[in-house]
Amino acid sequence: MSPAPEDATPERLRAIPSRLLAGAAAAADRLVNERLAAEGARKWHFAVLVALAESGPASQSDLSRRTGVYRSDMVAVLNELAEGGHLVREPDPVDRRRNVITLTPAGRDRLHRLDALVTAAQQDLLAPLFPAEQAELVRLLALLDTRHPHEGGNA
Amino acid sequence: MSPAPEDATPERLRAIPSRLLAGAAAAADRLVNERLAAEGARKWHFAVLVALAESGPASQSDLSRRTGVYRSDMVAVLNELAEGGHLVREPDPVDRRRNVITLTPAGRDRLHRLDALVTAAQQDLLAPLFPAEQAELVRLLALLDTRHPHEGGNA
DNA sequence: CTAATCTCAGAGTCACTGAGATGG
DNA sequence: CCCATCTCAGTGACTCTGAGATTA
Repeated sequence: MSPAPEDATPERLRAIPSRLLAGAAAAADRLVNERLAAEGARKWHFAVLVALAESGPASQSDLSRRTGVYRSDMVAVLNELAEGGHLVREPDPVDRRRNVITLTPAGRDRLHRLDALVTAAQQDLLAPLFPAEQAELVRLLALLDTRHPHEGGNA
Repeated sequence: MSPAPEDATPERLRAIPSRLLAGAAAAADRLVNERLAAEGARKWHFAVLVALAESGPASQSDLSRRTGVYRSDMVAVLNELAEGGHLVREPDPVDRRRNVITLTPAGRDRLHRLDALVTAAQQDLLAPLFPAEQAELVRLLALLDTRHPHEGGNA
């Protein structure tokens, strides 16, 4: 039985791009977070690990800019990763305001595991689309992200 | 000057669909909320007004299902709209557990104004894309939203 | 007695602000 | 003195849980 008319989202709402985006983004976020939770991780952990692996040791504000994690919130993320032995936080000898964040071997291992989870989540997310459609969606989203200001981060 | 390497988001992060979605959705949300704030409204106000205009008077849980606004949060949204005289909330004579929510003429006026703001925001949001690309993006997002469970609402 | 509706109170996440302390 | 960095405390929006009261 199809949903009763009282349950149907109005046409005018279903056609609104910002609503469609919000819905898809929420579904994507749920998927990614569920998978990462299996390893006790969150998307920020993954983002920080990727940034460290790709560009090497960095200060916390560098990491903040690279990942989109807000400077204030980076503290807690790094605390958790440091507790797990996935990275090391030491004062920068050349500028003692800074901390130098360095990936440990354990962190690199963890990144590999999380990467597999995140990649699988992306595939499941886009599974309803044909490969060509998936690529087109990514291309269009990248265009929007490029042309619209912003800052704040995500996964 | 292009951003120093410390500021660049890693390739591996920029290519992740769920991150692109989250970024685009955040930009869209910001746009819509900014525009609606000019009229002292939020996206939920708009969604409720649309649902009432399109499908007629409804109970609060009907509205919740139609708009995606959570049942618990619907209360506050309706309070605000009722205070502004945009709708009327009265007990349903045939089932006194329910309230019947009815759009007022003032509410219809407000809907027209908010609709103009929301429509303009969508156009600005999608302006970086060609019309054919805009349509394709909407189509792909609708596919994702259809095939992925969920519930929670947006604008 | 069970179930639905409305309401309120609160948890948890997220993006962000503001301020203090240390240091360049 | 001004500015950057790290840290912490706190705000506001949003999603969602849970429970109480009313009524079917």
